[in-house]
Amino acid sequence: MTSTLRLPDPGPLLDWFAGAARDLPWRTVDPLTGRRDPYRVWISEIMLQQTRAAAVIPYYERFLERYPDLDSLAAAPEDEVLKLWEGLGYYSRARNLLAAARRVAALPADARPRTAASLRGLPGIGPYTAGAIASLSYDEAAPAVDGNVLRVLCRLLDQDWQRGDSAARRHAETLLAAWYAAYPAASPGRLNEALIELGARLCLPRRPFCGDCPFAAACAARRSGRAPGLPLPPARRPRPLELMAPLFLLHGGALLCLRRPPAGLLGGLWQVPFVDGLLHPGRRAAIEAALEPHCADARFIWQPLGSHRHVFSHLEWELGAESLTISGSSASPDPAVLTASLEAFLSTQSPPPDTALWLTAAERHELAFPAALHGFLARL
DNA sequence: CATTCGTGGTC
DNA sequence: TGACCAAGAAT
Repeated sequence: MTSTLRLPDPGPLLDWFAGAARDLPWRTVDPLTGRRDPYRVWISEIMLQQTRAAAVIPYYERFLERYPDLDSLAAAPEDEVLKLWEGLGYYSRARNLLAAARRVAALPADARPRTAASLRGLPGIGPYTAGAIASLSYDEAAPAVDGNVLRVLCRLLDQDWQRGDSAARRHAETLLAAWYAAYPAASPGRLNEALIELGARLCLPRRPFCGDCPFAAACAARRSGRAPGLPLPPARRPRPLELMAPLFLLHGGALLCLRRPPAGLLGGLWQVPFVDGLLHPGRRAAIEAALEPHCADARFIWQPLGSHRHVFSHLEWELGAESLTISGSSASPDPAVLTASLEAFLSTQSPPPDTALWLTAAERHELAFPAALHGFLARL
C-alpha cells in the first residue's frame, strides 16, 4: 500500500547536510541577497543532467567565464557554445540551453519564468530541472526527483522501483509534496539539495554507507538488506555497429570534415566520413577512381590508423580509420573539385551531412568533434 | 511508455 | 577489464 507511505522527519538529514555539503561552484550565494543567481543554477542543472559533478566543474567554470549572464549567452553563436560543450556529451543540452536563453532574454525582465510550472516549458527543462531551479533559486516547494532522490526514497521506503521509471518518479514527487507540507519550517530548496547530496555522498548506487547515514534508523531497505540492489536496474543493451573512417588528407594537412545534421546523435558536431563495415580493397579502389580524373599525377597513400570501440548508451561503435593522403606532383589538387568528385560517396553518408569542408588542424581546433574521434585526429 | 540521446569514472 | 551508471529530456 504505497498510498500510506510517509517520509521521515528531515531534521537528521538537514543537520547532516549542514556539516557535509560540498563547496561546489554553483552553490555560491550572493552575500547581499542571500540567494543564488538563477542563471548560474540553471546552467549547472543542465550540465549536471546524467553527468557527475566532478566532470561538470571545469566545463561550468569555463562556461560562466565566457557567458557570465543570460544576455551574454543569448548573444553567443551556436558553434561557440558547442565548442565549449565539446566532450561533455548529450549535445542537445547545449542547443536547447541556447534556444531557451534566447527565448528568455527576449522577454521583459518582469515576465521571465520563475516558477517550476513556467520553467518547464523551456527547451531542455523537464520535470526535474524545473523543480531544481525553482526550489534552489526561489525556494518554491517544487519536487526535484533526480536519480539520487529516487534512489534515496526508493530505499527509505523499500520499494521495487526501476531506475528511470516515470511512474516511480511521479510517485516520489507526490511524496515530496506531502513532505514539504508536513514540515513547513524546513526550506524546500534545502530539503531537495540535502536529498541530492545524500544520494551523491552516502546513499551510493551499489555500496551505500548506511553506517554514516542520517536516515539509517528510518530506512526500510537497510532493515531488509535490499538497499544495494535498489532501485532495480533497467534492461537495455547497446546495438553493435562496425564503421570505418577514411581520413582524406591533402598534402598541406587539410582534412575532409563533415558537419552532422543539427539534431539527433552528435547533432551539430563535426566528423570525418564513415563507411559501414570494412574499408576493403575494392572500396579503396573505388574512392581512388572517383578522385583520379580530377588530380593530375595524383598519388594516393593509404595508412591504417588502428581501431577502437566507443560505447554509447544505446549504440556501440567499433570504429576503424585509415588516412588517405592525396598529393599531386605538378599542381596541388583543388579542394572544391575533390569535394565534388566525392559527392556520390558523401551522399551515402549516414546521416547525410550538412556541410563538407577541407579543414586545417587550426580550423578543426575551433570546431566541436565527438570524443570518439579525438584519438584518430590526434594521430594526423 | 519505450527509445534515443555521450562521456568518463569506478569497481 | 568490462559492466555499471551518473543532479534527465525529447520524441
